[in-house]
Amino acid sequence: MNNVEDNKQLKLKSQLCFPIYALARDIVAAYRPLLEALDLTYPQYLALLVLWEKEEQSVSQLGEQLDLDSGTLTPLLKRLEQKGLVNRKRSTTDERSVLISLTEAGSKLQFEAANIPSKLMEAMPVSAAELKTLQHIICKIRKNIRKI
Amino acid sequence: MNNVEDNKQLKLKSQLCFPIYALARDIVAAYRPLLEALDLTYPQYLALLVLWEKEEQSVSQLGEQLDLDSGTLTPLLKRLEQKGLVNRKRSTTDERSVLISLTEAGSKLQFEAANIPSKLMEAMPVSAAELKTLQHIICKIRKNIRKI
DNA sequence: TTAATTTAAATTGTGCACAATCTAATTTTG
DNA sequence: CAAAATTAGATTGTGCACAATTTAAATTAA
Repeated sequence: MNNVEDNKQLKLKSQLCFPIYALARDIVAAYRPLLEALDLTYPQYLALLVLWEKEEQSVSQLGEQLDLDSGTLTPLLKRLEQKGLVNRKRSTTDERSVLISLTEAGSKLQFEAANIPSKLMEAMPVSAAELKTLQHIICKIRKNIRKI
Repeated sequence: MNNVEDNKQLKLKSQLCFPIYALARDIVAAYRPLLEALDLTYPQYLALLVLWEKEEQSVSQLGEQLDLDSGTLTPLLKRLEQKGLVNRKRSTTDERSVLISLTEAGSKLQFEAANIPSKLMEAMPVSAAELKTLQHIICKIRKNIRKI
């Protein structure tokens, strides 16, 4: 007779989601030594990536690209401001929004970050084809994951 | 002439790691409504998964399987203790280690959790074959990701 | 044009993650 | 054996994530 204790689906090893959750932490850990040299955390680095593409954006524009809300971004951006990497000022045309812009230092930091992506990829032990497959499947899940 | 601003590798869209990081958050978000019914967070659910397989384990044994250290597990397990789902007691044979065991309530909770894996899989919009591929690539990365 | 609604950030509170440090128990070594 | 080294867990401090609420500004509707 099967009972719930034999439910294979409730075993950690048979979970798909645990490896994804653990991999995300592994990746942040792989970035850490590279980013420490720039005194950045991984989420801070992501915010800068977005700003290096377009150097002035509102908090909500950043949030849209990073899938993060103001509860996460406001303190993160204040820390980047403390480090002198970004400026925060209210928009004059819409006083509700706060515009984040790169400082000179924040802009220049991208030269130091230039080699991070390739260094990180060296640490990722998979072929280009596998990476592409991985990317494709993840995008598909992210696009369609059902909001329960 | 290329300059660093044209460095495609420094664009968010060309990052492999961002989707993984974002997917991990999407997955936790997908679990949330299912776990809220059991008054559990996703990491707490993972800890219980491990305990449902073997109902008494040391903190370090849990940490090994979940890839988490005592800094994360100690408070998490105290919260599970508060909810009456686990007991914590020092081992008599080695006073350094703390044994975590399921209470009656903690053990019974697995009946309520029995349908979570299948419900979650319904929310994951990918074929079984793609899941298998995903699992394979992720395991490979996790096994070999280089400690820089 | 005022009242109601919506929107953008900020704030508050909870719960991870994880580095670094500390304490106490155990094991290893000289 | 005693001193040194190792191990297990707890603690401290920082930084996300995110739900829920608040405040103020802007938009819409009556």
